[in-house]
Amino acid sequence: MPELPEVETVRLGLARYLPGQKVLGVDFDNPKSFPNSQELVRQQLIGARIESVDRRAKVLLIRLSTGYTLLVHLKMTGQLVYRPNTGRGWGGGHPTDSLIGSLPDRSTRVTFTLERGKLYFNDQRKFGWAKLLPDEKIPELDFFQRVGPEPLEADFTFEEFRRRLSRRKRTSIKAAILDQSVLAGVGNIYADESLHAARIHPETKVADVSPLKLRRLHQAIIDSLRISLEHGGSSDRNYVDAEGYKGSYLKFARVFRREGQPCPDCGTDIVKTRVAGRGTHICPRCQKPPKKTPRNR
DNA sequence: CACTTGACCTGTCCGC
DNA sequence: TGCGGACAGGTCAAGT
Repeated sequence: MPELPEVETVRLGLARYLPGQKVLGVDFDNPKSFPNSQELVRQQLIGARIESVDRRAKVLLIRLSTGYTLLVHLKMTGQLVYRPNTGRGWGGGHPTDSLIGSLPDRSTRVTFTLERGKLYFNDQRKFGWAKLLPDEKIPELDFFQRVGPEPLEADFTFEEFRRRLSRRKRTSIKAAILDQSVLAGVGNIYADESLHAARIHPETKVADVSPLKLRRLHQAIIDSLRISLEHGGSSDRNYVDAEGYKGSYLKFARVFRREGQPCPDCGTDIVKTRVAGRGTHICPRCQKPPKKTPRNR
């Protein structure tokens, strides 16, 4: 669930609280969630000061003073929630009752003890991970080598979008925009939202999307991500921000999780189907299925 | 190489 | 009520 707007919302929250704090300790049990040796943790994490919290695609990068970075991928059900230490202090103004209960809870995989609070990495399904890497190794990771442009940055131009799509001509347009090497940060929610806004059926082959609609899609991706970010992202079931609060984008969603409800553009009931192996929401009137172009004779 | 499918996990919901 | 199965969806490995 955490896609670009959700991960960026978490980043913004963490960036308010973490920089400047020293890591005093870390508790973890599941090696899948935190695949780092005790020795590495002792040498590069404990005692390190947090310098900044960055993001690339859906990966959070917590930069440390040791020259290492803690990379975190929330995958589907991950949460990074910060709780300041109780008691008075100038850090006041922080909500005391966020929307998740006391921490740690059943899904807590890692607990980081900082100088002024604790950072909890929760992950019900254990798909996510948090791992330490030397700064210089990060650009060498396969994922960072392949990943496409940030859609809310200036380098996500229409030309670049089209150029990267050109490697995926015969797959569906939905599969193509979910591909992180085409652009970074789109997941199932914003794929459905932007395809509806651009009035493109998700099963349309990339090569069959008209230039006009491709241009509309490029803009629709940018717009849907930006609007969601303004609402703190989408909370379906698990997602919460760094303070434990849900995002409200789904209240404004066009089609996602709205099967049986009227299309905002034409009033036709939204239908849920399956495309590229994922639940897919479309307006059957605004998003006409592709004509079966018989390519052989 | 392009492309698709299954695996990774756990909790929830639906039908019987 | 209990139980099996489908489903949730990001990414990568393994398959065609």
